[in-house]
Amino acid sequence: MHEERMTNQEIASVFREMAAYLDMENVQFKPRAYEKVAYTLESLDESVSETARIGGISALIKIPGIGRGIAQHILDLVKDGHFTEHDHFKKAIPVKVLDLMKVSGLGPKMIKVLWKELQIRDLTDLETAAKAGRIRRLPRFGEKSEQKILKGLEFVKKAEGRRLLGFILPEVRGLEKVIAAYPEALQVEIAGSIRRRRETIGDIDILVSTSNPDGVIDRFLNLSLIDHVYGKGPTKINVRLKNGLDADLRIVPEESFGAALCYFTGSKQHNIRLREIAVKKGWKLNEYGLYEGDRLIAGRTESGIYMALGLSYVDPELREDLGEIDAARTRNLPALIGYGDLKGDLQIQTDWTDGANTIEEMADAAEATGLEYIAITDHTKSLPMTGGSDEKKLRNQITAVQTLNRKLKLKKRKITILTGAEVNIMKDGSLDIDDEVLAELDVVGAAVHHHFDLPRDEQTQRVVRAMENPNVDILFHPTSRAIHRRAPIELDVDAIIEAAGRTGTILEIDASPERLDLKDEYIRKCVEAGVRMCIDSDAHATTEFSFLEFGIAQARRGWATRKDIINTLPVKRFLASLKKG
DNA sequence: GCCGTTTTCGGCCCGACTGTTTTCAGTCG
Repeated sequence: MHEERMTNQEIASVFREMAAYLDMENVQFKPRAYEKVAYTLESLDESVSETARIGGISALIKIPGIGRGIAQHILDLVKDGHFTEHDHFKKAIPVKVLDLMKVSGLGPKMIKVLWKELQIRDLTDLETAAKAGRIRRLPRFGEKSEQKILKGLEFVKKAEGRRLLGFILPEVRGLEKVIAAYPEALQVEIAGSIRRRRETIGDIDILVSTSNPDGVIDRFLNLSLIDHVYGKGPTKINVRLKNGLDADLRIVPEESFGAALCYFTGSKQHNIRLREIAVKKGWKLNEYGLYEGDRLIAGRTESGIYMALGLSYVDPELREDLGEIDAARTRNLPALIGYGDLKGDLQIQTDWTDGANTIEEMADAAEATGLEYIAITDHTKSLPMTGGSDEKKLRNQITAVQTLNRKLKLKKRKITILTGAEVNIMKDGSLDIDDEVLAELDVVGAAVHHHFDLPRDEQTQRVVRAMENPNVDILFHPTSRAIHRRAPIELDVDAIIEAAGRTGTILEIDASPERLDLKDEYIRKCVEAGVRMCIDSDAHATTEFSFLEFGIAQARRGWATRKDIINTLPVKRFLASLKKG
């Protein structure tokens, strides 16, 4: 057995490289099969190495896009770290093709020419050749291609990768407002992965309908936040913004807005499925509409297109080709939890520990965002850097909350403050606060904040033990991941979900933009298992209740309905449904 | 290489834009 378990990303990279090699060799169709598998693996959270190790070929071919051929490659990768066909290509084409493809405008075919003619094998070779003016002399290359490559190299060097949705969305909404204010703009929508509310986004897709494309284009190109224009035509502009993000502006006539929105929202795999359905009916679907020959069947609205294809409308958050097409065909799509459906927020820190605001300030802010109740869940004593509470401090806080609740009631305010804590799960699964005090709190959340690197079995047993404590209502940010910063702890999530169902423990969807924990895939497993979840802001300041939106988005991506999320209940019914209620 | 209530063989989504060309291949989404 190969010692280092390969991650899904690593395996996906190997298959992306296979696709590129095959493209370089002009092989038909196979590259698309490898690309599709790579895409699937990149957004799959279960470890495909584990799946291979435990279930073998029969388990692997259950994953869409994986057949016997690729399943065998995965088995070889997991066992030996490589497989024959890939080794063959690596030897025959000793080029860092994935690196070179990061340069905008370079694909397998052009890379092949660069390698054959100029022996370019990596980004350094490419830069040297471009600066020496050697690329412009190649067939079908020219001075402009060379300049484009140099510009592309510059961007590769300062590429920052995908950004967190929660940090970029406010800025994007600002841009949307600016464009919507153009007198020529009829409809404006941000599409792409932002509209699907993926946790990270790679670029900004903006769709505009207008009867005056030139007017919109002129105004857009004059925006001061544009750094560089990659390309522009009468209906499409690609730019790099000064904040380092790429943006695509697409312009369509009003009667095509729905078709264009659908096309531009993606995901790519979802769109391909829609087009296949159209083809089977003898029709054609593109960004201008759904056509039978030249006759337009639908195009003005997205719902019109889905309806014509015999499907229910699919919410953007579900458009990942993860079963939503079949569910739409058989009218089995869930009625997703709505963005205004939360009545409570069950994880909030205050200035009693590492929060920025007082309990009362947090209560005011929560009420202003439309919430009816909040739980104050400051950290506990084994996190001394946060000033975590001990038993005595917690009892003082209970008294303070009771006093504040009385005061708010006299003022006829609607908000209710619940007492609580975010207690630490110790290495052995015990908690750092006495059960006697925990029993006095309304809402107890337990969380892993240290010993992140325990082996999977030990980590799982540790967390399950905490969940078995009758005072623990919620498991906060269950996998303790921090996107781009810290990997999730090794956890048997199926075992955690089973334990949640057995013990009545609620699993949290922490809405903080860099946590989003549980993530969509696990949320969907909870929904299928009938395990209840809650969505919390994890706010450390009054401004952070806005995070709730991203938790709801993640829940929607996990197919959750209102009944799956316990803090959509009014406060009394919420309390009654807790373990001790 | 994958996939299948029209198929286990024969298909495989669709169009805009660029750069280099005189009609299109390559790239991108």
